[in-house]
Amino acid sequence: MPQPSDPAPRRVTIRDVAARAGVSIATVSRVLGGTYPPAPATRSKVMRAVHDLDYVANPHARALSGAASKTIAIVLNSVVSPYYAHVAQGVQAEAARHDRLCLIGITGGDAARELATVRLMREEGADAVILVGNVVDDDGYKTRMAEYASALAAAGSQLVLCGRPSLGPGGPSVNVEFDNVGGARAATSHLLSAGHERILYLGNRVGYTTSEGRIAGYREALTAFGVAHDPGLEVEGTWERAEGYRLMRSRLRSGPPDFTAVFAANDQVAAGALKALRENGLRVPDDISMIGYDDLPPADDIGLTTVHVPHEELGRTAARMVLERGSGGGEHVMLGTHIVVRDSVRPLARKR
Amino acid sequence: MPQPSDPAPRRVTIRDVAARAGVSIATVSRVLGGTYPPAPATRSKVMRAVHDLDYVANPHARALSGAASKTIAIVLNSVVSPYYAHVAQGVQAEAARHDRLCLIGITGGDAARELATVRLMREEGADAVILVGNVVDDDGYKTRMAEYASALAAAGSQLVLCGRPSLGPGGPSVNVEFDNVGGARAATSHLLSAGHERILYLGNRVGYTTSEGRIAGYREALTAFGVAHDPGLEVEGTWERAEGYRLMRSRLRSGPPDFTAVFAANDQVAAGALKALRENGLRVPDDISMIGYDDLPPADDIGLTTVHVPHEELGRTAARMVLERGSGGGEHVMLGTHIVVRDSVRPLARKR
DNA sequence: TTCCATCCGTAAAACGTTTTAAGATCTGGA
DNA sequence: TCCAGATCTTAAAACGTTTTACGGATGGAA
Repeated sequence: MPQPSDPAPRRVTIRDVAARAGVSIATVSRVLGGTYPPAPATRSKVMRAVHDLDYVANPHARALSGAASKTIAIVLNSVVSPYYAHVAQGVQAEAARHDRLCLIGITGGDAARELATVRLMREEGADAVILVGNVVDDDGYKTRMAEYASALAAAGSQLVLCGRPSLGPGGPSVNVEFDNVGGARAATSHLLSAGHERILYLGNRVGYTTSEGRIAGYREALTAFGVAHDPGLEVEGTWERAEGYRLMRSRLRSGPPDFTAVFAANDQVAAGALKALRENGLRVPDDISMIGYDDLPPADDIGLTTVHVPHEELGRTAARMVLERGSGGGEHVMLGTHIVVRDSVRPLARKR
Repeated sequence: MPQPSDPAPRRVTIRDVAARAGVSIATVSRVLGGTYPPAPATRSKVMRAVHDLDYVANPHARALSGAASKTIAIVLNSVVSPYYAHVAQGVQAEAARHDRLCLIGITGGDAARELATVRLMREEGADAVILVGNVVDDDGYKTRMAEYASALAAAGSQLVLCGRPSLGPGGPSVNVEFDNVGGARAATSHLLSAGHERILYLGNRVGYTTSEGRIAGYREALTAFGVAHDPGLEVEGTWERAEGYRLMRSRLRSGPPDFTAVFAANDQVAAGALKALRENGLRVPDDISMIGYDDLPPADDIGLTTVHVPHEELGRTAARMVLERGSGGGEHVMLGTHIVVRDSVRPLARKR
């Protein structure tokens, strides 16, 4: 146990430990490193000294001399978004279990800052760099990621893509995703089964991979139920609450609703849309059914039926893959999603 | 500009830069360190070489040799709570502005883990360690904090307490707080002005400093308005949403409400209580008025009138105080709070 | 008893920087 | 012309660890 009362603890070096144990510093390092276990007697002498002196190795010296750095980096767009926060929580929890420190970098979704952050993390010597979240899968994306991956690999580190498209099987990165298509299909089917056929999809964020997956699921379900696909029901927009509000309000302004249900791209958008509906005298689920995606804090507050995404599990898995598995690379995990039924969907009384 | 295409960039050391510039490594270090500016000619030669080689100093070597480490640490109870997330966001933003990396440690509110994390951050050589949030101000607290502060000071670092009680004027730590008492007084006064006298205080978390501040403000306002203080209206509880729900539900079970307004200790509790009220056929604000505290995401979703706490500003200020001011210590800043009016308070029709 | 193999421990080099103390070059005044 | 002083540069030590290459015991076999 650490002594909480050491007043100004002059750094205890490995030299001190060696002196106290009556051995050389290399021996101490070996005992601590776990490699090549020396004579049990020596070992216990050293351990005792370590304990007595409450010695902790200097992480910088350790990193400098080329040892693994006990740090795992996570790069996010933002911490205030519950999506990222929960993933980060998972990573952090798993990292802590393995005595790893967590370095968090924030990019604001900007590719240049992402690059800078990844470089920084490499300099810092992180065991692995976990890149989280939604991104535009344009021409440059895969190239950029492959560059990150090889730069990190060259530095003895590793790239993990979390909730982002993989670089393909056998690619240079570890990959953890969740099932956007399946979840969206399930959500849409849920509405269709309740008799809804005019389903407004709110928040089609063209190009962004997560969004593409969700809308694909939406379309698949429509097809499976033999319902005609009306492009006019797919509304483009970003994924903030305010956007959901704006979109729904302007939609309602142009006339009475031409839909009986709403599938919001995420819970925040759903929350915004809900507010706009209420302001227009429409009640959920009495007048309009609504379903969201993510199952993050706003969802429970507003009684929203939604698709549960295991965010924390996502982070934990990402961390576990690099900490427990060998640094194989090319691994790929897809986590499942499922519907959480609350109180925002009601069967359509009669078909039109 | 970094070259995004370097395939496996063997580390560029300061030695390489020195060689290319035709000077010694010490000169390079000086030029980069900004101290003691050498001859302009030398300076530009070095800068050119640095640019050509795209050199970045190894942070570990830098830290090892005793320089400031360009890292600022933040210690939180949790990242998923919006409260902490917003503060972290502020710290991170300010740190990025100063080219600082952000190290985040999570304690789960456990004192032992807090100790361990602070030690770790000290080992890591952080410029400053920012401790955020609610805590029990028991006998040990000030002692513990003073120990952290001196241990950090001995390592050339600095302790910042953010939203926690100060160690007293001239103490060894920098301190940033926000006005819990004032905000609670304003909120309560807002209800009192609307004619409410029976105000239920929900979430009195005895011992926790933030909570103590808020309930003190509540009592002060009652006194100022000459309204008798009924201890039966102060309900103990934690600060989660589920707790708010539970407390309100059990309160309503024991009979019709003996209050006309609710002051929830924070927005999450308010959200929970709101749900319980609704389930019991009571409408906000028609039947019961409600006010919260924090102005974090749930508040806007549910149209809650609440007290705005400048969380991000709190984090930014904390970071700025250590990054811009000299490392004076003993500084203390109190940020203001103010009411945000939404739609959860209505004047009481007639006095009883 | 002598020699060889086997372990275990140690000294020393390396990691990449900062910084101190000292060396080299130059300017200007006597 | 020479020297004091100022100015700029450099060599070398230090930071705390890991690790490679080596030396010294220790034990068993011949």
